[in-house]
Amino acid sequence: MLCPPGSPWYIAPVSEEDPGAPDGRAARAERRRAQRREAILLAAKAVFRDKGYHQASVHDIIDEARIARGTFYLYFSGKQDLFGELVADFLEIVRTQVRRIELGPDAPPPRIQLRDNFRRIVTAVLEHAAIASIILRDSRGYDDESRARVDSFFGQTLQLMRQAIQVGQGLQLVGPCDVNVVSVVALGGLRHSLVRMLEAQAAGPADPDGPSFTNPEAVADELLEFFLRGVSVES
Amino acid sequence: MLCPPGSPWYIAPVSEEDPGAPDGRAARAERRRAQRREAILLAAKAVFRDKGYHQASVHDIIDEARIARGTFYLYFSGKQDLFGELVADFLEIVRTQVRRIELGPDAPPPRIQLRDNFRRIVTAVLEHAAIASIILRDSRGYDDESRARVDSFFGQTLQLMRQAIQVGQGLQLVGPCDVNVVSVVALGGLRHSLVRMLEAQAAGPADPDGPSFTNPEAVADELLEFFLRGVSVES
Amino acid sequence: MLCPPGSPWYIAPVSEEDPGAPDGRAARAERRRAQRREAILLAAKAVFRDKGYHQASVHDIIDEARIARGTFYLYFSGKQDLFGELVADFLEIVRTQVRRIELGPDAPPPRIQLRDNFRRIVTAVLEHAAIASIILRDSRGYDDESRARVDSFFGQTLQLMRQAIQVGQGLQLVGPCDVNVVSVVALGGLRHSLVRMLEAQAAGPADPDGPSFTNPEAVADELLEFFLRGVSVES
Amino acid sequence: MLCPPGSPWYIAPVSEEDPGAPDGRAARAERRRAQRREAILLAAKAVFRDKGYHQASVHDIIDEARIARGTFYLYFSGKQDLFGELVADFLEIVRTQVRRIELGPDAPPPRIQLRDNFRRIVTAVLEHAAIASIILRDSRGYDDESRARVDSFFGQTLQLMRQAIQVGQGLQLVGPCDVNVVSVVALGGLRHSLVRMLEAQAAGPADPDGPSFTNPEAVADELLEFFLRGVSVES
DNA sequence: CATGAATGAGCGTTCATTCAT
DNA sequence: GATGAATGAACGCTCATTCAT
Repeated sequence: MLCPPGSPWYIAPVSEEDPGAPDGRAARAERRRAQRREAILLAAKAVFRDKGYHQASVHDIIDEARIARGTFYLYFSGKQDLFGELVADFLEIVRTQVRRIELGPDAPPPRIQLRDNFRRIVTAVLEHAAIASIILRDSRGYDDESRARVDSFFGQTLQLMRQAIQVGQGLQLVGPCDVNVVSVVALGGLRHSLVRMLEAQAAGPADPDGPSFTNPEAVADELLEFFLRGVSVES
Repeated sequence: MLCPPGSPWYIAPVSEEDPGAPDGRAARAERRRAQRREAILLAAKAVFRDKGYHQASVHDIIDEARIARGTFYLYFSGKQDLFGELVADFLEIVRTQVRRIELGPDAPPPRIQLRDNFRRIVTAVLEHAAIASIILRDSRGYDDESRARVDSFFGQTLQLMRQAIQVGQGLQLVGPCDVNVVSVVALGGLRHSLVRMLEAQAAGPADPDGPSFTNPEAVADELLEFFLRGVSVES
Repeated sequence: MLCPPGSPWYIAPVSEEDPGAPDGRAARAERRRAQRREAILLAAKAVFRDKGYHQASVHDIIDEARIARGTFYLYFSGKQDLFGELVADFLEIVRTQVRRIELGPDAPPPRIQLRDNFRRIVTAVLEHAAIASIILRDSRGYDDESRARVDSFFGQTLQLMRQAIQVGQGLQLVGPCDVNVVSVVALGGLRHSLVRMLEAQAAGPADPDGPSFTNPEAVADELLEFFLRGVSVES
Repeated sequence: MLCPPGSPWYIAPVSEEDPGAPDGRAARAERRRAQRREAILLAAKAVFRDKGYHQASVHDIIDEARIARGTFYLYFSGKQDLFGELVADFLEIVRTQVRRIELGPDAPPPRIQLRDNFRRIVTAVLEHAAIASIILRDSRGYDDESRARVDSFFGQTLQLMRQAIQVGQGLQLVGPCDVNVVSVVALGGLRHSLVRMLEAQAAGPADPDGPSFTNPEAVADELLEFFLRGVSVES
């Protein structure tokens, strides 16, 4: 007598690929594998956060992850590969926080959209503090591949900034300026604010500058205000 | 047979202190020593520029300087020490470019003084491109000592920025804002503009963004304008 | 006042290359360097002899040579490099033992010249037993470079054999035969005799086959006789 | 419904020892086991042929055999063990090709028997080219166990050669010579001819030396002729 | 002083083998 | 029986630093 699928007594028909048994041994193995991988990435993030890219050795990572030397190489082809993955993941996360500014009649005012972009970026960065600290602080101290990735990321972000300014100029919201320079300045300002916020988060309530950098939304708003109006008294 | 002082064959009498012969053997040795030291620093700068801090090895430096391995350690206690000195020199140079804003009746308008500070900084950085590239791009990828030095430098610079803003607020030139945030943003913006200018200088006339970053004074002016007024159309 | 050369007070004239002071510091350093290099080669030979190419590790060699890990790499770029040198040296030594057969009226009979070639080869191989053991026994168990070198050597040697046979045929001293086959057989026979002699030399007087392989010249003569007449009773 | 023993559908009753059902489940398992074993040996041969003993890794073998890592160790205790088996199999095959020279009145002439021995050996070696290439070329580049086996094989073969020569001498067919030397030379010559034939077989019709080594029987005959008469013109 | 040969701790990586599933 | 993830000893090699000359 055959038991129906779903019954605990059901015996799945033997097949090469066995797509009908998603909870089978293979699937569990797959899950375990993914978990292990995540555990290594987690350990590596902690090590990179504490020591930086160059000071961190594979030895440190496997110690932190409590695995054998060889195990590391089952999951990653080397330190570069692992770091490259962390970088790619992080950059992708940040990239997806940026929404294109909508100009339709039903869309929120551009200023609000811009502010929300800032807010989302700040929040995302703070949520991935370990890897963000490294990437935002040191743009170049990596292997060639990771450097290229980071450079490319900042290049694209810069491009977005430039476009935003040019659109603003078209809408008569932004005055005449050197787009190249202003976009670089703005990106640099944003970047350092993020670094500072990461430090504030790490320092906890004992931050010497008080609560300035502990409220992500407030910083985002202050940033936007500064970019739009500068520091001069309103005329 | 004794040769007179000044002759290349002159042999200075041995003495413990030799205060009476300031141009004698000791002084010449001192001068030679200083020259040698400078030569090593020069070679090291070139190597660091080409390879970055971590990729540069002592081997590269002594090759560039055409000295023996051991000689290097007669002048520096190691790669860290040498790099620390380069960092300190550079930071000192930049620091001296910043003049306090004078408020007397005969002083130029604060805005002009500020602009001149920017201009001087930009010029100084471009003149020390090799070491500036490393320090401005990567704040952390060094040994502990150099990191501390760089951190301290940026901390002091930030303090200067803060003071400037607060003074401006006292003079009713600067509107209300979070001083901590604005100073960080401004410093970050300045820093990245400098990085971009260094790249433009290295790229030469083939720079993809055109002449935006090739004229130090123009960039300094644009920076100041942006800091003061932001990008909004003037109201 | 100048002191004569040889005096402990003699000051050698300064010169860039100093070719007039062959016993100077540089020359002594050079000699020491060469000695050290030889010592490492010697140690390596012993290790290769005892363990074979693949079983021998750099660790074994530096242990045998009583040097530090790094020192090894001052003299050789790696295990392959060192082994390649041993191989090249050995092959060159063997190559130079082979003299072209002279046919002039004053030249010794070809058979004698051939015998002397054999004798010289045998002697040379026995003098370099360590490396010869490896190369003669295993033609292929190396890295690509060394394999190519050894293959090329045997190829050239084979070519010499072929030519010798063809010359002999032209002189009516050698009968009709497949030159390709006979040269390969002869080379193989010679090679294995050499291996056997190396073993006899290593075994010392306790050799199970008695004195057959202990007298190089006798073996060379026996070889020649066999190559010329085979084992058949003379007809 | 039960099928009778012998039927492919027969299912043997389960029992601890099952001595009465030699074709039952245990036997099938045994057969499967043997097949699996053979498959691994086959895969290993291909890998050893392509990469040589040292370059071949267990990883390569299990990849080629399409089995899991652990499975390999169910059948062999390691790479050495597997290789040892290949060696033993090959040596046994070659050994059985050699027939004792019969001297009875009805036996073929000794020369013909000798020739046939050569022919059989050549044929067998060419049929097992993969493993033969490794064993014939490199007598020593293995682990201790395999080396001992190969050494022992060549020792025994040498002994056969010696006996054959001594028998020939007793029959007045072979002249006086140093049996030890001549047997070594002959074995070495044979061995290298075999290596050369393996190369010719691998090279296919594009062999640089033409057809000399492509006809096994011709080579065997040429070998015999050379061993018996040498290269001298017949006197 | 200047030299550069020598050092050895440390690196990233491989791979034969084991064992829980 | 079959699996393949996990293991860790061992590898070849680098490089900042020391020290006898």
